[in-house]
Amino acid sequence: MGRGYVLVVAEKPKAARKIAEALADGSGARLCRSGRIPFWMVYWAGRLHVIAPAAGHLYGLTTDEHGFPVFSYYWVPLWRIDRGASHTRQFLDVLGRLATSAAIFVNACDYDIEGSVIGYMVIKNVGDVGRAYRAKFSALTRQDVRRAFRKLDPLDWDMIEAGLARHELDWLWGINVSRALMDAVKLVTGRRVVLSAGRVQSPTLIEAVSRDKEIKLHVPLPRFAVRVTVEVGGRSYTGTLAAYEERRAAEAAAERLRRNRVLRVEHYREWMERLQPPYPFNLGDLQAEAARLFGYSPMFTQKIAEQLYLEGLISYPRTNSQKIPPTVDVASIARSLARLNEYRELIDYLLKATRGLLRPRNGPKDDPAHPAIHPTGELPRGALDKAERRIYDLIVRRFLASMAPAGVVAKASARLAAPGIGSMELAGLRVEEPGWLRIYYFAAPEEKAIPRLKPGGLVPVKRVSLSISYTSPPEPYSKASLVKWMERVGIGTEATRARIVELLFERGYLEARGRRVEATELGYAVAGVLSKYFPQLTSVALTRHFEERLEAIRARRAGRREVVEEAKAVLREMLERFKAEAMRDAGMELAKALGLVRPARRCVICGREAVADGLCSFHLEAVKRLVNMYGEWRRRAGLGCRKFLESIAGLRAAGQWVREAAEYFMKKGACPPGLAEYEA
DNA sequence: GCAAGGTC
Repeated sequence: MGRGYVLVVAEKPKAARKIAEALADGSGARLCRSGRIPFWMVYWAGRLHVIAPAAGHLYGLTTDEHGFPVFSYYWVPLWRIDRGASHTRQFLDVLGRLATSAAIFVNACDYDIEGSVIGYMVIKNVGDVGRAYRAKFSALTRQDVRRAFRKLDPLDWDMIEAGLARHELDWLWGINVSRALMDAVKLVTGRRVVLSAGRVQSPTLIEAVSRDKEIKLHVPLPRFAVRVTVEVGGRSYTGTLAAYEERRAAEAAAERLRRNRVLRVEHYREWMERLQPPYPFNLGDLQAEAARLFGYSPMFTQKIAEQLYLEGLISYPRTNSQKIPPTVDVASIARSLARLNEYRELIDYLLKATRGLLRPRNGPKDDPAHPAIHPTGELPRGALDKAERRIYDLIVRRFLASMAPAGVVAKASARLAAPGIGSMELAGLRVEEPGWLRIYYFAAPEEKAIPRLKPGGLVPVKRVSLSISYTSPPEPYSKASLVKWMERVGIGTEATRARIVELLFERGYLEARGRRVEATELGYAVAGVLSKYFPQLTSVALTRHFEERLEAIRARRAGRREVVEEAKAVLREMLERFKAEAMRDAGMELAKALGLVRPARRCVICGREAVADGLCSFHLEAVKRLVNMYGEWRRRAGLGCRKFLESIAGLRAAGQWVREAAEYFMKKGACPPGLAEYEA
């Protein structure tokens, strides 16, 4: 090794500090500052190490070319091309100055594909990859970091190549298809409109659009339930005894029941059940829980969690892990939190109930770089605002609850039957021993008492009634459940999912009605154009393909150039064809949705462009579904066409377009073509 | 101006 110090590149300031502390021995690490950027000096193995942070990616891809297809791009400092990344300039400046006197470079960024790229780009541009090493640690603990530095590895070229390929592939697909959409609109209208598409945002848009469509086109089917009220021990209980597709069958059953007004106790059981404590939070679980309890959007929750992290109150929040490893000193965190009044009693309880043996209940999900979200034990210095307080409290309680004893609930269930008709269950629940629920009360189950019954006994029926229920449309997405969907299918990352959902709103593809996510005209149009001309972007299959190819690069079964050239070939073919044959059609579709082009004929119901029979494609589809479902409705409810339309028009469960279509025909006093006579 | 990814 030559003269000069070792420059250690960390992914972020927090990580740089932890690495410095881990390497420091006796004398400790010296904190220095250049402007607002901290770095550390420490002697390790008798040699000066300077540990300086990046701030995530400091370089990004750009191009000088306009239009599409565009296949030439190059790396530049991020601050030059991204207004939101102006802070990265100072980080890069400091690394650049420190690099001039360094003899050796170590990439000590997170040990994942992006961390490999972050450190590599810095060393390549301001240092020297010929004098560079990789430190590989799976957690930022003293033990792991020191082990990594005792035996540094050569630069991890396979990871770097895979990471660079990820950037290039996303850039090629995203920039080209986005430009194709925008240029199509420009061609037809002469207007510049910002549109976008990408490997993650587009499948998410398609999912939201198809859910919206299923809801708006839902034709509910009726079911007829026999409801009974029984009286036991002076209290009444009501339940559904049987449900029938046809009204006549339900009426007959109700009639029989009215004649023989008893139910027989078929079964009665009481038992205890353990409620296992929850796992500590990963970001997705935190976002879902904050949405459920406080109505917060995932982006908002993430922003608050990031603030708490920067204030040192919680661990790194952008994690997928539901595990707290043994290296986290949970006992001293708990002791420290006990200094806060609101947690003192709970922690006393926790220590007593576990005899001081604190072990979190870890979940299955993992993260290569970070543990589950947990409080650090540092206490808030000033007052937290309301949202910070709520999120902090949620995280603290979840963390403590994950180490608490299981809860115990007493359950009871009874089955009451009318022979030949059906049976109904009564379910009771009582919290016997709250356990972790004392701490994480947000999950407390609803208590319900039922009478103790003797099997074989008879229970008098007080009341019999017929109720109609209807099949429901699928649940609408909320921002939080859309983020959960992305997590489930494995697209985006902890850091980007909420942001990408917000982006779809910014683009005007989605809109919110309360918590409900709906697709806009533009969202439908973009989804339609992508499905037709760039079908790869409509499903998560592209991500799966990327993963396969990147894995091949890592395993040296393929090279980056080869993989990127494959993608370019596919894109070139598609983009050239789009340009030659489809620009005008696609541009018209988008322009109409944007309201930039007036449709030739308008839908008599909604004013959108009519495609046939004076109806737009949505209402045309709605009419088709009404016609298809009418036969089944008549069989079940015995209604004529007019009553059928009236029922549909008045049902909340019916989709908006279906209701509008039904109303339209009612006003017209006619049935949709293909249906029976209106008066039938 | 456009992606997805990192982080202040």
